[in-house]
Amino acid sequence: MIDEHVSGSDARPDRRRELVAAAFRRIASDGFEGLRTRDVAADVGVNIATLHYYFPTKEALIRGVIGYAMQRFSQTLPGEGTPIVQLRGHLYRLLQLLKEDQQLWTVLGELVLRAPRDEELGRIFRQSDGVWHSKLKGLIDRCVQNGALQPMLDSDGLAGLMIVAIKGLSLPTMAGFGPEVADQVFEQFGYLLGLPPDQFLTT
Amino acid sequence: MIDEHVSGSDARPDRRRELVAAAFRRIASDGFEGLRTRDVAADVGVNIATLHYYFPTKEALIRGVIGYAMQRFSQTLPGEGTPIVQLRGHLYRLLQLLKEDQQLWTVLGELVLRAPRDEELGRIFRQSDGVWHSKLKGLIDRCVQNGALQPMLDSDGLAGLMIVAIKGLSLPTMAGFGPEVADQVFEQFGYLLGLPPDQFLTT
Amino acid sequence: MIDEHVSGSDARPDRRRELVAAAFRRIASDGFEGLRTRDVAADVGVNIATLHYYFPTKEALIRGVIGYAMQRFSQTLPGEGTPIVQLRGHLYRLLQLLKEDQQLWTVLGELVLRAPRDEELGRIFRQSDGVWHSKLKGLIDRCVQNGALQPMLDSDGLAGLMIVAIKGLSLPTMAGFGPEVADQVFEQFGYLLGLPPDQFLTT
Amino acid sequence: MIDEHVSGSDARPDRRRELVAAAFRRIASDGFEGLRTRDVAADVGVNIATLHYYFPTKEALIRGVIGYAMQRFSQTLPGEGTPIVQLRGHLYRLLQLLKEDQQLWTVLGELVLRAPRDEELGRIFRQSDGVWHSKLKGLIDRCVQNGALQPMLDSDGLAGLMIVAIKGLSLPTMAGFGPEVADQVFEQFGYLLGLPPDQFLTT
DNA sequence: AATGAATGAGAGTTCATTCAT
DNA sequence: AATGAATGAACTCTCATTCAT
Repeated sequence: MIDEHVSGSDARPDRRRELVAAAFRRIASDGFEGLRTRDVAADVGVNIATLHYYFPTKEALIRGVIGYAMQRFSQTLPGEGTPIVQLRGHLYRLLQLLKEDQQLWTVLGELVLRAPRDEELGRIFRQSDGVWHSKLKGLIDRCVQNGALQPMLDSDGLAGLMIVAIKGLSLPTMAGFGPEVADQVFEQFGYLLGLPPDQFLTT
Repeated sequence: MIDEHVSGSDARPDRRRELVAAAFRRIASDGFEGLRTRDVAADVGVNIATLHYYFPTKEALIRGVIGYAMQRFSQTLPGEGTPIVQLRGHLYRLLQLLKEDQQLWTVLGELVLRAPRDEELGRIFRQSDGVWHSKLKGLIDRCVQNGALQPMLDSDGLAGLMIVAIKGLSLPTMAGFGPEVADQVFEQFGYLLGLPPDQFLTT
Repeated sequence: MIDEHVSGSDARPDRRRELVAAAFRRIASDGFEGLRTRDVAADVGVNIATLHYYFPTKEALIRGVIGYAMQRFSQTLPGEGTPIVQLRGHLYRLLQLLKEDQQLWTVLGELVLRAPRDEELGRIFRQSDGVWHSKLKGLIDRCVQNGALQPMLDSDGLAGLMIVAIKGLSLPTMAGFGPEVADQVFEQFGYLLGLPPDQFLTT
Repeated sequence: MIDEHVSGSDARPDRRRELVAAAFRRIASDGFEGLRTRDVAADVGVNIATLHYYFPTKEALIRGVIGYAMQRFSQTLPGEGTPIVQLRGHLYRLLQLLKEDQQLWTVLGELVLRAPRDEELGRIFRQSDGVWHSKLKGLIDRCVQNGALQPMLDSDGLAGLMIVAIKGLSLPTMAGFGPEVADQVFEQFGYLLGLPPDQFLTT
């Protein structure tokens, strides 16, 4: 029987995690421009000094948020199964995330804009985008060899377009663009891949 | 007695422009997060109080930058000519701007992320995206009626994808994504529109 | 007739000087340990931000105090006249300063203790002590050649002793040691130099 | 199961001593200005809360350091033997301490400067200086009565000068003043006492 | 005897803004 | 039209201290 903390309500599962989550939410709503350590601490209900107990500097807290956001994004990357199953699963998970977790995309947007001024962040994005692109291209190639997709596809250009379009979708305030734009765009991906809508992105 | 004021109106009507341009550059390099009125004033070579003479608040200065950026973007919108010429011209100008003026796209990115927190800016983007989308869709439709483009195109979805992809392209630090990614993506637009590369985006 | 500032009460001769003087007083009474920029600003009657307008950092303010203290000390160094007149004048001025301006000596004490941790300050003291020592020794030597002082004096050791004793005198809280200790010590200098009290340190 | 507690009383009776010694070292190197309880605890390798277990406040810890420093200084005070032997022994021990334990003198310097703001410390110094002065004067007087020293000495002034000079010697950063200055100054003491160098300060 | 976690009170510093000139 | 000087409010970060365990 595992008993981490005896008293139910006093349990503080992880202050670090709470603080990162609060900072994440603040960045999503106010941007880096409006990120204040005091607000983050207040959101968690602790003193500002407690925040500094866990994260010596604001920068360290931001690193925590970066790790959190990138890790959540990484979970959409292709997993197991045949190439076409992986590809569809990946796109499906992305579409879900895009529609359900606006916050994550907002934070990723903030991070992308920050990257040029943040050497380490730049490295992270370069690596992550590189992995994403080559996985996508590799999947398309294998699907073509497979016969699961039509030949004649420019897998390189297609992967680039898809990534770029998804990044664009993540940006807020498209002309009253609600979630339906995401559906439309993913439908276009289907056309480009030569997959009829009824075979595409249906669980 | 020295007369500093050469002409009545002081012959410096473009202080405002200079200040906006300097703020624009600062936002491009440091983001809103790093925008300091003192830096802007220093870049132009005037006192901070002088900046406030022209722009009573920092917000007012930012309004100036917004106007400047949106106007530059608007210049890429379709102009004169037959539908297919307008479409190709629009895309060509966008591609040029994308490759030549990274600063503008960075600032637009910052503005987009700011929009959810800035009612007015949100309105501006919603309107501007709406205009963009309907012009693009209208052009495609007319090209199809024209016979300049293949029928069977989902002009609505296509316009959406193009806008979204261009927005995505504007974000910095794609995995070592240099200007060639933009070319690749626009090439994919050609495929989607059914235009062979040699007819597309050649001046 | 010189008229620096027309309006009498509004005249602020020099905010920098006022701030340095206030910091000097605070160091004299509370030590570096108790130096607070807010207190300094309050003493002058200005906002804390005003202090930073003149001195970008606390360190810069401290530099100002160092310059002020060293300059006041330097004014006691030997000036004009025959060697014996210079020597007596120098010692006389030191004795006066020692008895009249306890603050200066306290601050000098704080500075001396700070020197090992402050490269620049260390340099300043090494130079200043070097100048002091060689001037003193030079004067004694010339007095001896002059016949104004007895031969057989170890001018080097004597100069060292005098400097060291004066530094010691500058430290606070000698056993109820009031100003009379300073008189006693300077009297001993007289004996060492072979000068009868009635010829020594009388204006 | 490992049993950390070897003996009942935990065999660590000198935690206090360790903490005081660490605080002493910190004051010697960084001054009171730079004394941080956390650093002291870390130097000893214990938690900050453990420090507060032994010393409820920072002030209490400082009291410990004061006691430690004053006690070490007291050990140089005159002990047993004929007056002239006591005098020479005292001065000899002082000279040794001056040359060997720079840390002690630095800490004493810090304490002296603190005395005006610390009632208790002021009392301690006043008493200690008083004892020192009267012992020194008493010894000189008895030596004179003894015939061990020349008559005609102003024992009061002489004792004052010696104390003051030793205090001055304890201050750091005399112009490249190394240990040799201490020798020079003590040699001057010999002249003042009428003791030829070969009889003075030789073990 | 010892600790990890938490905190209140402040420290130095920054910044948009104001105002007399 | 332009500025030097000044400020209030806020920010990140620090530190001695406390307390439950």
